[in-house]
Amino acid sequence: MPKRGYHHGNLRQALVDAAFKLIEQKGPTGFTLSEAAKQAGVTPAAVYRHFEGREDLIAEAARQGYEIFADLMEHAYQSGQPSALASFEATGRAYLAFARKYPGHYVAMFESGISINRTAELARVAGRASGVLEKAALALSEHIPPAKRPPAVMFSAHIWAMSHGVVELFARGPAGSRSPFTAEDLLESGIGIYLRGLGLVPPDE
Amino acid sequence: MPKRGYHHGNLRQALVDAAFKLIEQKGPTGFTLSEAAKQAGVTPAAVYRHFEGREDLIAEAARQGYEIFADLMEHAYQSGQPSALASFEATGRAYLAFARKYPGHYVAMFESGISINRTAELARVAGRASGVLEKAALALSEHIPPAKRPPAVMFSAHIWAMSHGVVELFARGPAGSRSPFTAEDLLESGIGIYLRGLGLVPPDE
DNA sequence: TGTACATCAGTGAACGCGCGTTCACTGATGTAC
DNA sequence: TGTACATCAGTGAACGCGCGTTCACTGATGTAC
Repeated sequence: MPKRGYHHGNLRQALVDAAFKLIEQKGPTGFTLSEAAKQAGVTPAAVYRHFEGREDLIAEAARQGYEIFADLMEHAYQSGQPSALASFEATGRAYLAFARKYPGHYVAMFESGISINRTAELARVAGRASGVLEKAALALSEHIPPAKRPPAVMFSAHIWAMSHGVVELFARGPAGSRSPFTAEDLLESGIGIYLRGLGLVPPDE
Repeated sequence: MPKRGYHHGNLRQALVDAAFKLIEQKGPTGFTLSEAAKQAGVTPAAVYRHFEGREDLIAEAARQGYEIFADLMEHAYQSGQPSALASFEATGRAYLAFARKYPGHYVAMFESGISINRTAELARVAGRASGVLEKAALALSEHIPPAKRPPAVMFSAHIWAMSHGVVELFARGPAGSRSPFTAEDLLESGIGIYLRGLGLVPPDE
């Protein structure tokens, strides 16, 4: 169903969608411009009406990924309000949920090798995403006495790292292939222990 | 300096070394059989005297990586003995140190897309590496009352995930590009907070 | 409403390239006598 | 020590392939009158 006339109707987005599918199936290596064009039912040359080239297409895919990612994180944050703790935990869960639901987007963002600083727009939207996590961390850190309060940026980085590590190591391939726990359980328990270490959760429960 | 006669002397290893260098410089995507052969001063066809093909060469690179990795982790573990805590922390640091010192090996192991189960030998040596971390986690967990003791495999997975995440997100590119902290500081502090959450480190210090 | 024209998304052929892989070969090295 | 032979690591030419990219083009769509 072409939204608007011309020949294809919405080729630009069709190409980005094909890229997501290909990247998901074959990894960033497996993605080719020609194959994406073929999946969109179009000649490879047609791609150049909408993108400067292969890299540019991947960058747009990553940009769209960060946009959705930031929205999801923001929504998760809001869902936990007004509890700073609930908001923080929800953003952690949202990270993994995003990686599960949009694997092609995730890979385009984090494994395709394109730089966050490729364009100003890409840097902006990537910053928006990490900004949500930092906001959640900052709100949470206010429950720690200022004297012994670690920088919020630091522990948002910790949570980001653990989330990313769980995705990369345990959320791929057949369930249980690398660990007897699901990625969700691992992340949930990991964050729980970490927050207890920060003194933000009672030591016993 | 060819070790032993024939034509090249030690082409097999020279090819693996070229692979490490190329993978480090250009990522797993950038690695090509032809380029590796060229760097070793040899025709692409010569590669087939030593490997079944491109994949086989990468698998051997990953295998050597896991071997060194396991040795390093084991050594770190021993260096912390007889303190279970010191051993555990040392293995965490060794993880990051390995990623820093052998970036080509690291990428071949974790980002080249080759499966750990490609050969029995590869699975064995990869298992040896994660075994060290699990051993360290198990020893440490014995300081927790059995009733509230989480499975050692679980928190070795947590530490592995955080280490891997820190490497992928913060140990690459120019220092400070994604965070004001060094990867080392982030990992050290992250593990510290996590261990406090487990009750293995005093809450104040 | 109908006609003439402008726009421009997509075509199709062509390019040069480096890839992984194969094959019959060659010639240096190691070995038997 | 010298000669004949076997081994086999590396050669060089060739292959078919799909890649990203370019270019002059075409023909459907939108617009002006």
